[in-house]
Amino acid sequence: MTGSVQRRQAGTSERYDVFHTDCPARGVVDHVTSRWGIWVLISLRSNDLRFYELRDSIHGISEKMLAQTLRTLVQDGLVWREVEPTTPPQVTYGLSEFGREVGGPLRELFDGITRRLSPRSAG
Amino acid sequence: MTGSVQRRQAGTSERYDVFHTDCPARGVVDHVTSRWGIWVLISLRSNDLRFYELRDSIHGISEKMLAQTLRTLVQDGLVWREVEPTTPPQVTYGLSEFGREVGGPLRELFDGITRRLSPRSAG
DNA sequence: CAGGATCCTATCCGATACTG
DNA sequence: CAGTATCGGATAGGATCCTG
Repeated sequence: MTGSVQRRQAGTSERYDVFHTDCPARGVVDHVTSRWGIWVLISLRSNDLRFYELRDSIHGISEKMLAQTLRTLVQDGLVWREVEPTTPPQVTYGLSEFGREVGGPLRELFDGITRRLSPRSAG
Repeated sequence: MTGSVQRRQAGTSERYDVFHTDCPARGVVDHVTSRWGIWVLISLRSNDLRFYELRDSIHGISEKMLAQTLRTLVQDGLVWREVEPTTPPQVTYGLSEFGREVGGPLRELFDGITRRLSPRSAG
């Protein structure tokens, strides 16, 4: 978090990427690729969902982690949150444009891996 | 890891994705999106790299985590490993076709986030 | 150079209990 | 329904030392 030294020797042709070390994207990438973040984002790609729908959709997630993950993603501007002040309360989550932009690659990633792991069950 | 119950009620139109719960892709996705996995894969996209080059490229990674991450990615078939039996030994890593297939979305993901976080420094 | 083995700590995360 | 607060076990991961 503190090291800001980039090994960029101006003039030397950089043989490998150096820009992904302490750039601000690091934090967001960590959130997006967190244990549950990726599944939340993928789940919300199809349609907006309420809290319990997300919980049921993402098998194995605890309420705590879902809430925590959602909070982070909302803070990062990837997910919006809409509260309906009814009784009982009703909270819906959905992807912002940024979230949709990020969800695409995530989906590709997941599909690519799934396709590779079960090439026969493609039907 | 153990829960194999899918909430797939045949006949009910599934309102949200249910397939990403205990499918085999889960493990690989976890490895790919692990704290260091994503950076290893992105780094190797430009060119094959040796151990110490990867370590220098991915600022902040420890040798332990680099070795561990590489081992996992090799096991998953995303990265190949080539040992040159010289003195001192020389080990090179690179992306398999599967790795390249996965690295694309990862790169898009990273680029999208970077672009969004610094829209002015696009030049 | 490219790791393996060990130790130790920070954090992740699930379980539980409680709130509006 | 949609969370928050707290506790405690599991694990990720850094530091250090050692090897071929």
